[in-house]
Amino acid sequence: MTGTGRDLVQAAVAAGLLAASDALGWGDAGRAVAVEIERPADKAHGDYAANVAMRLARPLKKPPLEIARAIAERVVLGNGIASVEAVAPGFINVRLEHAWLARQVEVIVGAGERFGRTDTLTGQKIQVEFVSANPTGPVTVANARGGPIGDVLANVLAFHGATVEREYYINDAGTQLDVFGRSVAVRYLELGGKTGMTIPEDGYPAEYVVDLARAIREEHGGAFDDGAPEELAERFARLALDQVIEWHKAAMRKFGISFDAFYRETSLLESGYFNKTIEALRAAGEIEDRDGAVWLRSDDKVEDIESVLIRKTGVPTYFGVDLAYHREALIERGFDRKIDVWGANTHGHARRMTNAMKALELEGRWVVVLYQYVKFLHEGVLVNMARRRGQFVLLEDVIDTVGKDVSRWFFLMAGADRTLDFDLELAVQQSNENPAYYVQYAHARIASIFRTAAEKGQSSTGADVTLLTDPAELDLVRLVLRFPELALEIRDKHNVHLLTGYALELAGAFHAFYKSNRVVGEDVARSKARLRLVEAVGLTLRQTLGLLGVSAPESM
RNA sequence: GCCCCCGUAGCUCAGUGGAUAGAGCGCAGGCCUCCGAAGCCUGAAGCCGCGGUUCGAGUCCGCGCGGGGGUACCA
Repeated sequence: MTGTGRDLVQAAVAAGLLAASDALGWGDAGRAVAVEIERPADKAHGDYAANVAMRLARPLKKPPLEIARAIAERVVLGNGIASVEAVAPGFINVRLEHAWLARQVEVIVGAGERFGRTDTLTGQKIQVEFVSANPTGPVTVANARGGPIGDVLANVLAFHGATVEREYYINDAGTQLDVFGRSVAVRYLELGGKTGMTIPEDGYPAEYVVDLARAIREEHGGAFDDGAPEELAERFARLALDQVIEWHKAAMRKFGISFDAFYRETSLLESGYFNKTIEALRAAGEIEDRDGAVWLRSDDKVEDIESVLIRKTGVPTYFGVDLAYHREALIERGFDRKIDVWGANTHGHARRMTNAMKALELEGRWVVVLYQYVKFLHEGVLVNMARRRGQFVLLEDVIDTVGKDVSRWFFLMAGADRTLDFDLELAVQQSNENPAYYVQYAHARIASIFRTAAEKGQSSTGADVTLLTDPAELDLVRLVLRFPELALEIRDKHNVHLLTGYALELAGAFHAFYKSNRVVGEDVARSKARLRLVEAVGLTLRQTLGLLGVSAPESM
């Protein structure tokens, strides 16, 4: 496992700091400060920069530049480090050796599909729960955003060695489902010729409910024609639900997402695990009985918010069951961590869950990624999604229109905590100008270069990468080397959208390089070296697109 | 009222407390006898406002203004 350039610089500067601290008697201050290494925005400031000197200025009561100089002159050069300089106001700028950079090209290509991977999460079993749309209707673009986010996050965690399970939680209990079942029953009876039926208040008048009813009629005929909607509700909810789950699976498949498990809320009630969880909480003194209901106490918690676990009717709340679900995953099912990808409308739920996790002493093993809503624009007009009334845009329709790759890309190009505008016409009309195609084109172009090379009898075999000395070549290497650092950041911060930005940057850098630097040319030695470099770029694009779940075509 | 998220270029979005804020689309102009023009190059254009913390603020804090989402013994 080779370290990143950042690791190299971090170690070198940290050693320099230690040496300076010992020599000049800085004492604890010199040891307490963290050595942060960043990539300067301006190339003139080197490959990496450290700001420790400025952070030490106050405790040491010395000018930051003086401190920077004391550290910089004690950093050992060589072994990848070309130069270290202290500059105003107190930055320590570090440059990497060109030869070291060039050599990384061999290291990267040698690593192949292992490039950027680490084993830092090896042995960890992590569940990523996402989408989990209510099974009362098809997947729309409004509830689709969690799909790519969760899927890519799962990819990244697996990239670092974790055993990841993608889970889809099915809310197959509760009053929503009852209303849904009654709506289906009404449609079923209508199809049987019964008149004067009405869809219940807060029910589901949408057209797809008729489709569900028709499917039930096709399978069971008029077997239920004598029932009243209230009597049929539960049975019809089950029958319709199975169909809806299939819709969801199909939509996700189209989206390039496959779940390892579909977990039903009702299984927690049937297994008795919900009751066991309540008992455990009660034993821990976290339960309060009030007004005939069972509450989770909120004192000593992270958030000042109370929650009902069991209604006074004796029926568990969604939250109560969800709590049991989380406990089971972390305690019984052997997951070291559980990550939930939820829509912004669940933030109240998330706050309650934070309390619950604390009560169960599971905090730290659970984290939620909240994503804001998608505003969907159709012909420039905002489409309000109201699924139960039949007013929505199907995820599948969008995928059919713009393709899986573009759809995923669009959902992944903005940070999760930001509302996202999805303009369908824009995505369709500009499909050739689309950023996803821009990146894929770079990959196809690289494949094409190798085809051309092969026709001319050239290859990268036996390349001497030390010939890579041009600034343009080395800049490309620097950018490629950022990939492992990015993969680590996403592992920790779950900001998966950075991958699209990085892919664009790398593709853009490659396109520019390609324009002004001939890869396959007369100078065979140089061609070999550049082919090797281009190989590394192609590999990195493939790794990035792979994590994004976007295809990397050989031609297009 | 209270809680959460967001206000960055005409539009859609990046931007780990750092040193001259980026990209795509759109707009104005240029580039194919040469590895793919789904490309490249040049240009115009931007941090909602006021305070504060900091050596340093688009980034952190407070207040305001604007947009979105919550605030059920719904899911």
